[in-house]
Formats: sequence, structure tokens, C-alpha cells
Amino acid sequence: MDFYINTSHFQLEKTLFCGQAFRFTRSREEKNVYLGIAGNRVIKLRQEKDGVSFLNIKDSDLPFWKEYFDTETDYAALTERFSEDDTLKKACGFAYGIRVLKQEPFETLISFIISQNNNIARISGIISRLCEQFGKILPQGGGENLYGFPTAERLAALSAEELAPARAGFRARYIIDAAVKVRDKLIDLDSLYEMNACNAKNELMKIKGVGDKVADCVLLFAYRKTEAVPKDVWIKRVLAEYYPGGFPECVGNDAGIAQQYLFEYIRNNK
DNA sequence: ATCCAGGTTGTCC
DNA sequence: GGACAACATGGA
Repeated sequence: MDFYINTSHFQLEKTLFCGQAFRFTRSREEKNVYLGIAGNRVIKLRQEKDGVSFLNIKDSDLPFWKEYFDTETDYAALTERFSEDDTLKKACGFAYGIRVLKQEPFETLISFIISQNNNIARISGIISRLCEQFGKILPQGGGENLYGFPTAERLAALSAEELAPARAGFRARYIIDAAVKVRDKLIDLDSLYEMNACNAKNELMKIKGVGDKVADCVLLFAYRKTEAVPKDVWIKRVLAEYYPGGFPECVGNDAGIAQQYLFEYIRNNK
């Protein structure tokens, strides 16, 4: 069935390509249609005038996708609150329609390990090769094969040489270290949902290649701990230029979401 | 050709 | 504690 979500503040173009997820593409055939993969599920979406349609999904997958796209959060209220601050008001206007996704923890962890000292286009390419080479073929494939994100078990079993075709560069050994620690339960990703941000971050940073910023990305984009603020090169510039004393009070406990609007804004208006 | 990209690590002090 | 080069890869 198709499921139509009638809502403002939900723009697929912004949400899918603002650097939080890396497995979505624009449809070549159909206007305003996007294709993507998450949690071993394939999704087709269409941007509507006043909302978004999930196309041809199984009824039983609806709760998953509603959760994934954060459909219960009131983004109108959120951006109104952020707009007390002048710079944030501009960012909210420019980045209108971005929703912070709730992604699968292991996929998010590996994706943002790959993101370090890298650009978004190449991150997407590496992840795509990783899935093609080590992920399982998904049933909903249709014409060309679609692949799920590789499991920790699969990646943990790889040598650096076997991982080389993905062209992750120096990050290959970090990917393997993360996969091994997850496989061997040195880190229990499921337990982080219930943990406070500080403790969860310390757990993530046990992994080689996971520092302050990557850990915050995982907290924000997988566990939706919206107080986590990933400080990449762009946000550091924003902080230095506009917020030397830290983010304004109006962001409250959602500085991570404010960060995402500022990231989109500054990156496209440099 | 040189610089840069959603950084982290190891090694200096 | 902070500074700083090294790290693979590929596009601008």
C-alpha cells in the first residue's frame, strides 16, 4: 500500500542528502521520487506538496518507517523555538524540511567511521561498495540487485586486504575493529539506547577510529540523543564565527538538531 | 599540482 | 593538557 503523511517540515531532498544518511538516490524515471535502503528494507518515497508518501510498503513496515523518519516530532514547534536566534532562524529557513533520521546503530557507526577526513560523495561510494561486496541481496530488488548493510559478523571476518576493494583507505582497519568489538559484544549497541549520552559516548569511543565527533554522530543519527552535537570542520567554523560562547539557550536539549540545520546552511552558503 | 573532505591516532613536549 | 604530522582516496 501507499501511505501518505500529510505534514509540513518534511522535505526529502534536504533530509536524504544533508549528510546524515548515505544510501538514498533520486529516481531516474520518476519526478520527486527517491529510493533508499535502511535496516534491510527497501523504500520508495515521493515528495508531495504537503507531505511525503511511502510507496508500496508493507503494512507491517509502517511503524518502522514512521520511526525512521521521525514523523512524531513537531518540527514546526522546534524550528519556531530555534528561530529566537537570528543565525539559527536563517539556518532553519534554508534547511527547511530536514528531519533527523533514526538509523540502525551498526550501519550508522560504520558509516561515520568512514566519514572521517572524507567528503560526502566518497563516503556514499565506499558504503555502496561495502554493501555490494559484503551485504546480502534484498528480496525487493526488482531489476538491479539491492544490498543490505553488511553485518558485524561478516565485516569482522575480513582481513584488511579483503576489505581493500571498498577503497576505504586508512579507515579499513577501523571498520574491522568496530565490527570485531560489536561481534564479540565488547560493545553492546542495543544497550546504548537506555544509556545517557555521556556513558554511551564512552562506550563508542572504545572503538579505534571513533573519536569525539564520530561518537556524537552515532548518538544523534542512530540513538536520537538530540543533545549530541557532532563538531565537524563546518560546525567548528559556525561556533567560532557566531557562537564563541556556545549555542544559544533556545536550542535547549536539541542542540544536535540545531547543529544539523546550521551544518546544511553554512555548507551551502560559504 | 596542491588542497580539501561530516577526524582520529600516535608522538612529541 | 595542547600542537602537529600522518593517514588513503578522489574530486576540484
